[in-house]
Amino acid sequence: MNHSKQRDLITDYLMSTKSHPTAEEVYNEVKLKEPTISLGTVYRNLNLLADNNIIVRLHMKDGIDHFDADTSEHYHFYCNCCGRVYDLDIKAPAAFNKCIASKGDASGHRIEGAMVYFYGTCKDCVLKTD
Amino acid sequence: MNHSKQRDLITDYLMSTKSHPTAEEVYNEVKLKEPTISLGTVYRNLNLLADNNIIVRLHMKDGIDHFDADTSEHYHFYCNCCGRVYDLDIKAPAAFNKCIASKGDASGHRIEGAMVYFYGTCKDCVLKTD
DNA sequence: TCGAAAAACAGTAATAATTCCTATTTTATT
DNA sequence: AATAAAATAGGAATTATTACTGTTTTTCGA
Repeated sequence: MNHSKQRDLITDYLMSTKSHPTAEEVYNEVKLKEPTISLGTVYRNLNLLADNNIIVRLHMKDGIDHFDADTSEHYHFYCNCCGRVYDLDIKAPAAFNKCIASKGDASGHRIEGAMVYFYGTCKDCVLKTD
Repeated sequence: MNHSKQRDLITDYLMSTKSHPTAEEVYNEVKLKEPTISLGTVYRNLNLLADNNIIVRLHMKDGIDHFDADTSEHYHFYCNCCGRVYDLDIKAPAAFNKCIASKGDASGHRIEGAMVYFYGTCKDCVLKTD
């Protein structure tokens, strides 16, 4: 993987935010500093970074990919109302981690991991609707 | 919600299978019995049934919606290799259920539920690649 | 430092899942 | 049977993402 200004800008932006942006949002933000960057470049780099475990790709229920440069293990919360993604401080219950770690059950499939996220109405949207 | 032949066929097919089909797969299957059915009708009905909790919509990592007429609580397994979705017999650890049930943490968001699924390589694909 | 090969780029076209639209048909109701 | 509401078929439109192409950058050894 060669060095590139565009990839650096994308990585820098992702490291600077906790908003779990989509490709489109990354594109709009990075375009402020590098106006000629193309959306294709953003997608290619997000895929490259995710494939190399430098960033994490999140698949929430809106079907749009969100990205997170924080690769430490933590859970996410998806707001059904505004579509924003938040970090959660919920500690993974030991029993659940153990279950995933065992990586197997009677089904015969090779279980390699688990996807977990929470959903509901975020703090801001709760205030708006009440 | 009025009665309709097309919706019955869709529901019947979903109840008859454990394959967690996509809209396209439902369309292809139902078309055998009702050749004039349109893909739009399949999508509209799947959305209607899911909104009324008659079926469940699954969002796995392929980004394509899968549907399941089994609304009892159970976990799913997604095969990274072939994209098929399977039921799992893993029992939800009590601690994890409790965590979800508490529906809240210090974040201030209103947590309404959690999405959990497992992924890896399915029985069939493990055999193929070994 | 120069030059070739590999990698990355911008810009655009193509893909694919899903939704939207419209005129017609079906269903439920009085 | 008449009518209003719901549903349909078929196709157009939308949208996130990927693929393609010719050009520019980066790397790295001579």
